[in-house]
Amino acid sequence: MTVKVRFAPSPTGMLHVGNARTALITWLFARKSGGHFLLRIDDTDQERSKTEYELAIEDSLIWLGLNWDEKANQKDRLARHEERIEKLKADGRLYPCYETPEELGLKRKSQLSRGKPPIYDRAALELSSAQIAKYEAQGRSPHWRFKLNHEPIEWNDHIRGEVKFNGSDLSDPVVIRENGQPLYHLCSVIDDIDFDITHVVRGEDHVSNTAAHIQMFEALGATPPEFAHNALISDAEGGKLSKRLGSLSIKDLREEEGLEPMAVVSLLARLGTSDPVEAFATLEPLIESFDFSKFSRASAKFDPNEIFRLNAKIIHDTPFEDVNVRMAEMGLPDLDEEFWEAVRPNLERLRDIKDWWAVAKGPVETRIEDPEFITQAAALLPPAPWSENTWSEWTKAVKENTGRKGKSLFMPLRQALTGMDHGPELDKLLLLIGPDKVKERLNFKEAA
RNA sequence: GUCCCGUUCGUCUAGAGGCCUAGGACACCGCCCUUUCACGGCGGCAACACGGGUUCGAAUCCCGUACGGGACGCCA
Repeated sequence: MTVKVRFAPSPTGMLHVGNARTALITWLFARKSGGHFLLRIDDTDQERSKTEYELAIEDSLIWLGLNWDEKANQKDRLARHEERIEKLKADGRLYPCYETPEELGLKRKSQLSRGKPPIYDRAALELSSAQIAKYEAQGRSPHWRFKLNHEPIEWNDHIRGEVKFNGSDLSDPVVIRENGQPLYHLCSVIDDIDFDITHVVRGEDHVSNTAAHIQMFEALGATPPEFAHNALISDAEGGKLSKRLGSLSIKDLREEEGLEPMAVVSLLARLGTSDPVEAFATLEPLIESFDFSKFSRASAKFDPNEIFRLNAKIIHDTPFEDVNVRMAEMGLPDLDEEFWEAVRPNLERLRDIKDWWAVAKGPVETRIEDPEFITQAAALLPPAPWSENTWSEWTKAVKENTGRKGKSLFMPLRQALTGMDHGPELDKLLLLIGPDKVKERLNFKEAA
């Protein structure tokens, strides 16, 4: 049996880290098992779904390196959904209800205050034909619920193990709105059947939905697929992620933070697993090591700082040819391999290279705390042309003439040359700055 | 409120009754290397939520408590 999975985002917002993690897990499973990955846009909610979000989600997935073998939009499948709905109505698994949203809200409130679970009381099943006729005469259209069998529902979850529910613990889900629009639960199940989905991978927030869905699969004459529900991730305080890190969309990590996709992927793929979180340059090793059994059932804390750490590691291992084009895009077309090699170890984010470019090429606010020493040092600068040995020749001469060594020798020179007290190795940086700028920064006046 | 799930070093976790004076990774600290940073090498700190029980023996099994998460939409 060929594995076929789907990632089914609703285009009502940007892809954020939680969704992206589910997408990644689904994708890794597909690739590991040689399966098929379907991107299914769950856009049945016509009011909230927007094409711009759909495009943004696709953009984010592509950026992360998660390609899909097939794409489908639920809104294009309305006719098919209606067709299956007719069958369920004919079978008596769907029943019409006439409560207004307000009435339902009141019912829930009352149940809650009596210490009872807010499960639909199935009052609509008791409606006489006279009452129904009366509602219809008032111009009310029904919404429809799926009638759950009150029996045990069990499945063996790839992450959670044996999961058991009782149909009576669940509310009959509304599957068709008053306006006739079919809702998520049924559409999702119908599509999973029609697209031959073998494994449904999704977040833990769908666990109780799955119980209802299993009965829908059966009601539609299909064998339910297998399920894997990944634990949600929480923020550093263990709180709800969406609230505190709601702004943490993949788009922001890319555009606002300037992070590398593999830094994000490296964290999301391993967080909450028994494999160590490491910086990976490609998805291959993550595919290779993927296994549902490595995922914990407990929710893991997501710390954005981890991504920055991974990002730095990834940058430090990135060869020039992989960033060459991006340098031009960043407005640094003249930046060459020599510069990249010298500065790379000091970068946390790629965009930081702009700062070092400015240090090497631009005007710099130098820091000279001991002008006398700097003047002495400047006078000892070796004549051009300079080589990679110039730095050590120069500092050796300065050391002999001034008696300074160690930090008191090097730090003032670094500060005078770069205005910073940390940075790339000075033997390389000296050459990148070049004799003219070096002299200028050291306030060196050529003897007439 | 009801149902479901979870709780092992700061973090992610290993652990399915004796192999655990609880292992690894990351972070942190120290030393070495490097005349900065980073990398690398070596070493160190550091945890079984709490209370009962079962057992010769419990991180592991049972019960309870606490805390956390999820679900309970004419959203997905």
